[in-house]
Amino acid sequence: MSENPNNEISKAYSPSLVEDKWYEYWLKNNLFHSEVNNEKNPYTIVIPPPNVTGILTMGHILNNTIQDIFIRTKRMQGFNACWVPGTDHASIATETKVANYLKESGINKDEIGRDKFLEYCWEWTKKYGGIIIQQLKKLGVSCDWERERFTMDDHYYKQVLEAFVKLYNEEKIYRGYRMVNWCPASKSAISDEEVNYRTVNGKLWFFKYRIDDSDEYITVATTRPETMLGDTGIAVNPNDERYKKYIGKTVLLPFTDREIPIFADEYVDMQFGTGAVKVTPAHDINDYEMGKRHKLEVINIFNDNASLNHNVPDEFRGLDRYEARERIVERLEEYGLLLKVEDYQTKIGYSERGGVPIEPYLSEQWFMKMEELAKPALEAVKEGKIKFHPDHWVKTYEHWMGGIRDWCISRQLWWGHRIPVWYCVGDDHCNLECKNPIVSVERPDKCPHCGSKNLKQDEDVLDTWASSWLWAYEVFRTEDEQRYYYPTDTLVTAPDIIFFWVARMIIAGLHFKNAIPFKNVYFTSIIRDLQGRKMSKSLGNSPDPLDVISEYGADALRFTVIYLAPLGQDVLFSSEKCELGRNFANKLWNAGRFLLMNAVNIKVKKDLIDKHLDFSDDWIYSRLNQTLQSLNNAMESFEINNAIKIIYSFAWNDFCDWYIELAKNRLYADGEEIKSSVLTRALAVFENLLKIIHPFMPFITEELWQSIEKRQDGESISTSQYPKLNNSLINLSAEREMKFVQDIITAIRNIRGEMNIAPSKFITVYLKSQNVTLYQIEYIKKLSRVSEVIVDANLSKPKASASAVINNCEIYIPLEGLIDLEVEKSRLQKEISRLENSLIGIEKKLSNEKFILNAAKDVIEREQAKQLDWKNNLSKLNDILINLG
RNA sequence: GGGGGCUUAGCUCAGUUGGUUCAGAGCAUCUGCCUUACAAGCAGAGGGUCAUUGGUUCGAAUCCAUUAGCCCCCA
Repeated sequence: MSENPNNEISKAYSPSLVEDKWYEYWLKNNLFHSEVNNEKNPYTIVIPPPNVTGILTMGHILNNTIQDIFIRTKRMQGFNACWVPGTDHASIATETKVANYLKESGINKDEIGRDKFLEYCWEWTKKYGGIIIQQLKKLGVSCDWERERFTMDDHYYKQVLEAFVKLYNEEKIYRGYRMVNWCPASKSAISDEEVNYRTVNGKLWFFKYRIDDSDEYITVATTRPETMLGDTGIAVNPNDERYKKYIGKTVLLPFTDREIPIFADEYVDMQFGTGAVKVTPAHDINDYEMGKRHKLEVINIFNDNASLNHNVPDEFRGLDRYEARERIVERLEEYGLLLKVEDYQTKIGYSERGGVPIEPYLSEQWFMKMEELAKPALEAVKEGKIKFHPDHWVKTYEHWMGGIRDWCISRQLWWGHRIPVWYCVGDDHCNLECKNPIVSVERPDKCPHCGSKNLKQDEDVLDTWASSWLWAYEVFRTEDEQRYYYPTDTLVTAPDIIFFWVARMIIAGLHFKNAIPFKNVYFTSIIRDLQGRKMSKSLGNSPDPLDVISEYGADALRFTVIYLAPLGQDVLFSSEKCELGRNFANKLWNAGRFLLMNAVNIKVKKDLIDKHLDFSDDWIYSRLNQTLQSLNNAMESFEINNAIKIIYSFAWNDFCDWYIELAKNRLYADGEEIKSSVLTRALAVFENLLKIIHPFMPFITEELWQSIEKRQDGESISTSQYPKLNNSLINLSAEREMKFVQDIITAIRNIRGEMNIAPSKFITVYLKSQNVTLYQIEYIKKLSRVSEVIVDANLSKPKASASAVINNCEIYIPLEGLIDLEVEKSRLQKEISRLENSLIGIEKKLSNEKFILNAAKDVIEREQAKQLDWKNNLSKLNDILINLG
């Protein structure tokens, strides 16, 4: 235990002196490493891999603290606990960062080419990749660092490709020319899941086209005027009387020499705009479908960065889509074709990574057929083979799985798993079959059809999630390890990646390993700021966890986020809230300090641990075991927020406020043997307390545990045995007795407070009762600062005294000269009316025939006993009030 | 439009199957204390028609329905 220069234990806990020291100790002794051991049951967690170049956020803090709590608890309970850490390569995010960095140095990604660019990416990864791992260590997490994995490791990389090849051979993967979500910022396709829809205030533009061979116009409304350059039709509803006469006619599209048809399609909503819709098959999914139905021409007008391409007139070529919009509107106005502009709220899809509106874009991509794959994954959750906590996520999962669509897995990026497909670009000998892709993990020597060695690999890489979906088992590199550790036990993750990752891991696990990837999924809270906003870089509302750790300590931070994070609820966090955890750590520290300071003069003797017991000892044992019981229940049902509250209340209220205070009597007064016995026992309870806190607050508990007695080198609380519940120590009569003493003490303290009796003044107390024991009296004296307790069953009330009634025991405190009769009267009156109200309720209940008829017998008995009790107390209080004069 | 969640003390939230003083905790507030572990503490106190309305029941914060407000996901 850390000491100040005077060789005393410091009064306040300083985490900075303690945390790094013990983390090194744990690593040095390799306490978190796990090997296959068929004699022991494994308990396995794989970390949700953070982005390799990311930095630690509050979300990571919560998530990893929870995992650490589970893994440390199981480790202490004797499981072969294995927590595999690692990072993922974050294809788009990393590539963007590296490209931007190069750009600042004047280097263009496309000019240096793929190989050179990848070299930079690896350099970047090596430079920044360790940061988040080092930060996690500050949090105290007990990962098996020898098993640290990366999604671009050789083994892992190869397995990702193997999975692709297997699915291709099973015809679950195909290549197709489809409309995809295009991110113009990263110049890549993205999946449906990576598009976020936001409501934005936009405009609705109305403009008119002249119908050929007539002086009539048809007016269309659109939110995207710039796409008119790609229009190849105008659609109206077939039932729309306004437009029936125009169906089959054509209009001349302004700025072009294109004649486009007016046609009828059921899809058109007559209520929207004018009821006539411009149709851009290349740039809108619905238009695309209509275009197919009506065999419209498909004209792509965008480059990959959403600027206009060579398919538009010169004056618009090269303009960005939003510049083009302005220009088009201007020009239409010039021509007198713009009728009006209305404000209009619309939903626009934004690229999750690129942060810009996505563009529906036709391109050739790789897709995975999901419907068949999803079926067993849906069943596994429906049948409860995989449990979600909280379980209401099951519905969200079912909903998505039920309507699952094909997954666009190719990305026009370089950093990632390059698609293992080769194309023959052969020579004169090529035949038709050479057009088929050659799918193979290794580069083929030659084209199997024509024998050409001129092969070209697909340029694209796989979606990052199409690599991390194997994470639950490919982090284990041998069959033996996979057999032992897989399925893993618990996955802890944020709910916002339930589709991206959780669902896909379940699919992959069932498809490739024929077994679920994990038995339980714990969905964490989302950490928000005090205004309830999500923490984000742009808002700058996220505290740096490392700053919080250096200010309050990792234990305090861990404690606080868990204390604030009930299952399924968001957490409103600010770093000042860590005072909660810091105060608790300090409380624990001082409890230890008290015991250890006494251990200087009092011998700790284990053979005396169960000697000289009184009811307070029975009580604390009982409370400890009650605590273990509810703690175990809470942990088994994944209610860790509840768990920490159970521990907190036992530590602070039972152990510190009462047990230690009571123990002082015997520690300061009685003989050597009793002192030894009491201190030994208190330390033993304290050690149990440290152990149950340890998964939540690993550092301070290690520090204190190491101070209680000399441990062997390499020994650690983190590998000590978790306290076992002993039901036989749950002792209700000791708890009743303790409650009685506590109530009397509280009543006396209350009187002292209300009557303004100085704490320094010792008083005399009379108890009218026949069964108050000597032990009880001593404790009452000590904790309510009473010099003398007089117990007499036939006591008559002393003059001018304040009083209370606890469980039929009348308490009198003579206050000659001190008592303010009015204060005392109102005190009594308040208590009397409280009791009267309670009695009215209970009497109403008990006089109700139907209650007697319907309620359970034990309920009725309880109510009757209560009634009797309260009646007795009430009548005594009334007597006292009358006698007060 | 579909699904999910939330509404309890000034604030943030517990409250497991309806029935123990069930109306709670932490923070904040008020009062008194440097009581030889802890002022990051101790002791005491005040504070709520459990969002609305209705229903089920002997009995509802708890179950059902309704209304209002807030949040999230999906289309």
